Amino acid sequence: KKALGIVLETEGKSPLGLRLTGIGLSASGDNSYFVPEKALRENSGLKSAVFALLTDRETEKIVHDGKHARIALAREGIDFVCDFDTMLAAYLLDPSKARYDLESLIFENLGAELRGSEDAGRRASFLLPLKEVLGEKLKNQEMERLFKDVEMPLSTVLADMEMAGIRVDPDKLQKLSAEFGEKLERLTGEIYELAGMEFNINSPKQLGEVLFEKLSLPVVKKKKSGYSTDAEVLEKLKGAHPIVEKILEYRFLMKMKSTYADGLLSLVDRDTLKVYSNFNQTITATGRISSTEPNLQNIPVKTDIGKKIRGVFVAEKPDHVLLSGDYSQIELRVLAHLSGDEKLIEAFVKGEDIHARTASEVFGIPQEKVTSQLRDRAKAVNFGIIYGISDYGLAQNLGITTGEAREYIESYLNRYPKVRDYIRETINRAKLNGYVTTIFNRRRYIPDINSRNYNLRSFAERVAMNTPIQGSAADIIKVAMVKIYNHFKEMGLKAKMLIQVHDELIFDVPQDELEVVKSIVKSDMETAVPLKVPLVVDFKVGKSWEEIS
DNA sequence: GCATGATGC
DNA sequence: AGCATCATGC
Repeated sequence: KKALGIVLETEGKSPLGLRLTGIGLSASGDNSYFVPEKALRENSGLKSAVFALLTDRETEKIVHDGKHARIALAREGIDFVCDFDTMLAAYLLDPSKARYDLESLIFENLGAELRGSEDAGRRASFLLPLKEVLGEKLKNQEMERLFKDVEMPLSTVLADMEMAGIRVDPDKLQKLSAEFGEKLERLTGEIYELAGMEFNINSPKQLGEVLFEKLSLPVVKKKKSGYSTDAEVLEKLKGAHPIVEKILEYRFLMKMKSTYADGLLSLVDRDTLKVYSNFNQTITATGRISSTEPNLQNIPVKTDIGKKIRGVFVAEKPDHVLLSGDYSQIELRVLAHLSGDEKLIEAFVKGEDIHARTASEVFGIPQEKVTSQLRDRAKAVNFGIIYGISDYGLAQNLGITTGEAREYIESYLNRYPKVRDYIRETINRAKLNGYVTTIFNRRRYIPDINSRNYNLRSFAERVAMNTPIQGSAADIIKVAMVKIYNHFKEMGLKAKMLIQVHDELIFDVPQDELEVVKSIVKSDMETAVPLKVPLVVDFKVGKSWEEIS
């Protein structure tokens, strides 16, 4: 198979404004070429020859950032799928790097320094040797399957999600913005009145001076640069002065208005009435996907007012609906699988309420006698285990002493002994190898794991515990996404994957496809990766994201 | 550019 | 307490 390095020159914003301005090409044992967009436009023979090459199945296409290339070429009517993405390869080899630009990879792996002025043809000429180096490393580190079967095909899925976009109702957003604005104006006046002065409520510095100097409220927590005024502090001060509740409400509404109502409005495309998020595949150290402009992975859900924001995200057409499928307790199930703990596995096999079961174990009472307060505490312990438990963190979270927290943790680890073994082995492996791995052999280096600095080392140990769990959950949903995408394509369905929120997938589905789509999504998500416990997926259907939350 | 504080899983 | 992004102030 003949290999071809491809570097696209583009301008504009992805995906709607993205425009191809030129193509750099380089084949093995051949010169490299740069084809300006003008030449493609004016020479139809050249254009069809180049475009034929880009879709030739007998050519191994090597690209840096294939998702971007797929989006840029989609505008030209080309269904572009590359065979080797050097950006994704570099990410798997070290997911903690800040950047994965081609120039740095060429310098680090080939020792060549590119000048800024060099054209796309010259850059393309480095892709083949770079692919050889990165491909060899992936093979040596047993990440070939993760690369070829998961990350490479996933970039195509993410490209299509980005191009699909999500329909929003701008009028509804505008009304929410106005509603939040009016409430904020009212609150601002009330806060000035209660403070006895006007100040910038958005400035933590000025707010700290008002609360802790002018009003003499007790200082609960300090920051490097002064008083802390975060929600945790304000919650504790609630009874001390009526201004505190007003400030909490102000902060909440300000967040809703600036980030969600106004922030989202500024990103709505006026022609399509959609937002086009960027789903980034090379940002997180654990293997999760991230989302920006807008971030669709932190849209509010906990409060009623927050949920109204979700109400502006709607199905694309009148005869379409939104479908969500979310994994139930995926991270705890991954922990059950990785640790092999019989009691944890049994709880999931029997379909028990996992937090109630944990409460029953940790506090030594029958499950029927678990109060909601004890269940909440057990839930915090479960989260703590996933985050890499520390007595300090659990104590902080539950408002108990570190001694009590230590007792909870000990009790948990005594009841789930293989979890204790698993944690110990994982940290030991990290100390020995310098990295930890996921179910699919995704790797994360943990340089501080042998540090003599207690804080650095402890943090590294928590990272070592959390990464295999969070990262394996990321592996699983990524596999499911690729499977679902392929099944939709094979069956010629119009349904489209729109959003991924770590343990949840959201689809736009024509009404008449709903049942078949639901059954595909269910089986692909639940059987994505066989674990020692069942994977359970819950579904919701509605006209807006609010209705399926 | 960094710190703070909000949101999500 | 693990992983993120965004708005704001300074």
